[in-house]
Amino acid sequence: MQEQGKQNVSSRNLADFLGVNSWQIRKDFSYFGGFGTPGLGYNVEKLIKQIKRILKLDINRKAALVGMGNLGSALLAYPGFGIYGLDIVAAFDADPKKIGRKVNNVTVEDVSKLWTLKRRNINLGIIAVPRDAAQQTADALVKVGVNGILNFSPYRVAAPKKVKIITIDIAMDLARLPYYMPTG
Amino acid sequence: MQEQGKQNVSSRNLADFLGVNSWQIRKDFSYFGGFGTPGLGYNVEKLIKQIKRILKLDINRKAALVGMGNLGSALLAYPGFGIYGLDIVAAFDADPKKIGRKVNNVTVEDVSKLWTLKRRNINLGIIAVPRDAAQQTADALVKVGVNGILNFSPYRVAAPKKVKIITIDIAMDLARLPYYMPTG
DNA sequence: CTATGTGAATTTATTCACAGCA
DNA sequence: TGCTGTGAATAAATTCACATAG
Repeated sequence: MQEQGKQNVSSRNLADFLGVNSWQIRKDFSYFGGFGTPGLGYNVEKLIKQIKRILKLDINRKAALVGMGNLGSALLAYPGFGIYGLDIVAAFDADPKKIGRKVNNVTVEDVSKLWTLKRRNINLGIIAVPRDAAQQTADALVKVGVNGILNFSPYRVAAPKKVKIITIDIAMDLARLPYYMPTG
Repeated sequence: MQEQGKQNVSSRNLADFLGVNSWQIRKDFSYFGGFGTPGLGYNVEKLIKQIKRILKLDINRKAALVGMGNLGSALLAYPGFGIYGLDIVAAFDADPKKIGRKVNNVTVEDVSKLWTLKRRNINLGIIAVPRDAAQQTADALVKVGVNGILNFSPYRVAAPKKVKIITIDIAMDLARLPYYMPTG
């Protein structure tokens, strides 16, 4: 809506867009303090700021990607991390053939250089390595002090409780579809 | 647990593994009929069958992938769709250089051949094309009769209500992490 | 007249506690 | 003794209805 130059948006607008009721929108927002204007709705720019604050996306974060296979390459080229305050600023791989390649202004480094993350102030890690290398990659990321790991490997990696892990199992996402489909 | 040869599993076991309480497990299962044995727990094989039935993953489904860029290639090579009864049996791209390539026993076809899906009984579509081509790909998939679309492009594609769409925004997944991280 | 914000009512989900089966 | 399944109790989320602000 901001891209479309809209100044204000009502709870009804948002509700229709998301497929929920308008009072759900208003009630949810109200838990974080009223940031709307009766008769007008919500100021789009202000609303975006508030939601970013609530979701803690108002400070920029640097992320390191490990694994430059197809998935890793796709992630590095993926547009749209920026609007969430996220920036993939480093990429690593174990394959010498891939090291030195430059994608999206990021040069692929040898995975043995992972220790440099600490001094580079990078505290988000993305795992895009094969299943067998997932746990050791997680261990290495934890060792250099990341606080959060996004795991794309189909393996449930373990880490200390202080490190938040989110695992994306692409197969499981696809598996959600049959539930809504006719039996045919 | 099946891989580990375990015969039975208790609600407590499952709860610990998932980080929830044992009574949540039991209550949830109970809504679909009791399939445990007091004193023993749940038979692993039977439990898997029941969950597959509940989630409608007990019939095999064929999926077609559109877009053989990095993400598409990663998806086609991704292991583990099988356990959910899903099989990517066709892949399409618009780039002549990619057509004819064979990955994971699937030969990449020209996207103009998408119309063949109907007679091939494929009713799941996966969109892994650039943002600008997402909607037209969705339209084409709907036209050939798919009932479900998994959309990996960072664009909210529209389709008739009878077609279920699940959009995976990888940036949004990564954006979930900062919430759990210290402000530092 | 339009649209927010919120108490109150309602519905839904979670937690507890324990009877009963293997 | 170990563990399920489930009514009852508790807690939480959703929905309603409307006073109130622009």
